[in-house]
Amino acid sequence: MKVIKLYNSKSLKIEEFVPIKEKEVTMYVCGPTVYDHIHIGNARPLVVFDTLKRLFMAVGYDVKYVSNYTDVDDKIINRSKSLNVSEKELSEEMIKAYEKIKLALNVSKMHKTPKVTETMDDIIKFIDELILSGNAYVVDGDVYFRINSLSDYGSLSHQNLEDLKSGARVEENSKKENPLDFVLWKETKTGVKWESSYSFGRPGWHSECVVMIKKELGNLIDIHAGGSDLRFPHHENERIQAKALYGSELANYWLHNGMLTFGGEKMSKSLGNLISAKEAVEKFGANLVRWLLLSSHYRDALPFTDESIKNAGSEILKIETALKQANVILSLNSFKDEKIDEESYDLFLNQLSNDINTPNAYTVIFDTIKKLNILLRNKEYSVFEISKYQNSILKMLDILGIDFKIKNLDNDEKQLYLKWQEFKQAKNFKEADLIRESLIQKGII
RNA sequence: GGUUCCUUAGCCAAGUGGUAAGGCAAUAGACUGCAACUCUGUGAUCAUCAGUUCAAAUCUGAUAGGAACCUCCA
Repeated sequence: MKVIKLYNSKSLKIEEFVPIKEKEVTMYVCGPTVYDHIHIGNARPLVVFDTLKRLFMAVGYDVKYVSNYTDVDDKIINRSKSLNVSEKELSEEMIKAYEKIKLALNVSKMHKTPKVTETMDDIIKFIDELILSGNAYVVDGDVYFRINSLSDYGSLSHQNLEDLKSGARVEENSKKENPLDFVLWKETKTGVKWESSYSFGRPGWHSECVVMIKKELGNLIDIHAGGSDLRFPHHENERIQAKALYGSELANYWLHNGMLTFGGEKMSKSLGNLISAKEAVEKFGANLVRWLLLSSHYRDALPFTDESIKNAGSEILKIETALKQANVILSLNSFKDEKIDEESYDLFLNQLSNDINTPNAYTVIFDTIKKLNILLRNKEYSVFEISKYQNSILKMLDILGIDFKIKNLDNDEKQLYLKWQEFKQAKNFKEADLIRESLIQKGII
């Protein structure tokens, strides 16, 4: 099986991926807190890690990909209040919207998408165990994790406790033993709450992911991924809870994608400099959005600008044009063959296998497109060769999740195309141009 | 202040020790009934300075600028 290398945020090195179980990958990506529509930056991990999943599958792995919905949170409570709807109504609506975006962006079906509200029993049980084992403590109905109970808190985000302390905000009258201790359970007066032995309340957001991972995939998974802004405290806190209870790591590989920038800054809800994913997909098309999101290395910041959108649009058009032209020729010749150009496809896989190097993978696609274009211009073309390259390109695009939905021409369409050629030959350009317009409208050329 | 990381042609972006991939835009040309498409040609010594080395964009140090995180955020 092809070796896949991934940059591990924990070791800060590129490592060869070795699965826990042969030929299987378990991966978990932190999902959205469903209090509002996601913006285009939120779509980056969705697209990047879906592409990784597709790569794993292409080289022969069975992938179990899980992503959660955080449907219990202060932000949900606050927003539902201001909108005068119930928390459930709001979160359900946002989940629906998110599912739509996933579909639109051609994100492949996930193994499981658990919700916090449906995992509450396990979360409470999990917190109970942390208390029993001395890793957490109860104060006035709240539960905190005791970070001092383990020695390597901070090892995922590479920070030492002293530095963190100096950066931590000094909380007056804190109930915590240590300002860096984090909340596992919070007593609440407003909003949905659950009964536990400590109080009526809600869980903190760092526990839910660990519990859902355990429930859906097991104590230890291969890959845990998410945005780089989740590295600390969220992933650090997830890891330490697992370590406290299982005595082992939570994940073997930690992957973090870079932020989408807008005017030089991270696109975020708090800064208000955002474009919703829905708007972007509607305006630019899913293929363009996906292509753009994969156009730079996933760990780097990616500028989202008018120019980068235009750039991606030109590139997408170039690819689509070549595929359409190939499709016309193959359809007219009724040629159908599954063979691909192994050389380019293998090169492509090699690039992606090197820590998801999509920019280099793009280069392979452009190279193959050029070869195809040269074939298409040749009057003595070989349908076999054209088909080979077309298949190869389609297969590469499929791993990137790009789908042009190009269909073979039916008989009417073939006739129309041939008529266009006839009129051109007869120098009847008026008729020819009319047909050309219609062919363009049908998306044939 | 701390941690992690970034700075390559107008723009996007690879390359991590042997003398700068690719794409977009621009421009010149070929093709073409016209347009589009396509193909060919044309551009950077890699933020700055110093060091290590036979050799550095690539390693080391410093400087400048920028980002994420340390507080809810993909």
